[in-house]
Amino acid sequence: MKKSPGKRPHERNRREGLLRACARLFREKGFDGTTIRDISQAAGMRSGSPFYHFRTKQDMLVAVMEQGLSAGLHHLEAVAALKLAPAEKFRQLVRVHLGTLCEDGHDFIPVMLYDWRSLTSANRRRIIALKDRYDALWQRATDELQAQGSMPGDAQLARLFTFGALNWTARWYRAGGRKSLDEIADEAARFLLRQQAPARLARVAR
Amino acid sequence: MKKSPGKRPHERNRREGLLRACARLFREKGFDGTTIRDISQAAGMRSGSPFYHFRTKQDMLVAVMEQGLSAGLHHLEAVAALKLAPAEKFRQLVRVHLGTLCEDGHDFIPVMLYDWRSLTSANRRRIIALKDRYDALWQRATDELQAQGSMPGDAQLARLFTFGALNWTARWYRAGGRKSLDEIADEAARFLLRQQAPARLARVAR
DNA sequence: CCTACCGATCGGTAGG
DNA sequence: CCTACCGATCGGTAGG
Repeated sequence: MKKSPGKRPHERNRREGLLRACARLFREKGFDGTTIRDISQAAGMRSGSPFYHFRTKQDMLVAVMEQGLSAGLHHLEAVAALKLAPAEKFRQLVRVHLGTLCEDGHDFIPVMLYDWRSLTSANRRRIIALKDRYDALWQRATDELQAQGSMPGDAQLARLFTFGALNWTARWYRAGGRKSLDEIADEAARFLLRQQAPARLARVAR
Repeated sequence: MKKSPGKRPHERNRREGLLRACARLFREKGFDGTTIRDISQAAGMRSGSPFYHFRTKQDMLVAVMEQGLSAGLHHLEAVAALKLAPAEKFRQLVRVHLGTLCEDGHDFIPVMLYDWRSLTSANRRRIIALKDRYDALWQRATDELQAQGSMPGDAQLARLFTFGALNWTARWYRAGGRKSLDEIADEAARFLLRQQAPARLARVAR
């Protein structure tokens, strides 16, 4: 684990700002479509300066993905540890995940989703180690739902379909649109879950 | 509609081969990560020759997306026109869509999904016109399902979640894997649909 | 972190 | 469709 080494606080701040600029630009224009000069300008530096913080442009890409994944994982694991009914836990996982994809400034995970193919194969292996933990967490949540009959069919496919439905939001969600992120998270959970016979309860209630 | 103009058959063939090479390479390495020299070599030409068929590299990208969308639309509209129950029609639409995403040589639509941001805004408008028809077709299918209670919640969100679950397969599906594309299509339809009380029927049958 | 710079590569073109 | 080429831009570096 190459955390940023023992540097002065000022340098750490500068590095973080650089990384945010990378994340935003990579998401918007793609890794290959973003130049060092774009990044330098966005971070308020001259074109040679980013290389004081990162050895190569490829290193900036890995750093963005690693930071996004480990922050996301941290938040999700906090939710997963709560004592909640599976469906309620799922709902909260969905909300957190949508936050990491769509909330303002959260460009790190989308970069991972959309610029995966720009990683060298060595770096890909490094990121896969983190991604595996991400997948495993969701797989456990999915398995719990399946055990109580709230999700049908093959468990691994169910997780992949779920991921797809959620990750796709990064493509179409716009802040200030017809639905808030909270509403979208609720709808997504309802769409993905087989509710425990709510139709029958509703019928009885009338 | 700029179809390829009245050229000799040999030239049309050459152009088609070039487009297939573009689609495969753009999908694999991205538009910005693919060079004219990559494309030329894959098509068996020298580096200046693709420009005999296309004015710019950007034109190759639009042509790939346009061809993918209009071919996909053609297949989907054939299914949509069939007289079928909504759930069965949906199942078949899913299968066709997964084919355009995952079958061998079908790289055109994935390029549209993954290289959207490389389009100039003028070209984006051209492609959106086609994409709107694609979306409308799926929206009609979704609305029919919703009318009979097989899909819950907001109709537009239901379509977007469906698209996400399906489009994501282009990311993880590998030919020769644990499940065939037919099986995945069946599982996807089952996952996305609220079946008409199959659980109760199953219980009665025991 | 800036200045000044380099070699490589890129999309594209002229002329045949 | 090939040959030969060009101007621009790119990632990256040396030296301070």
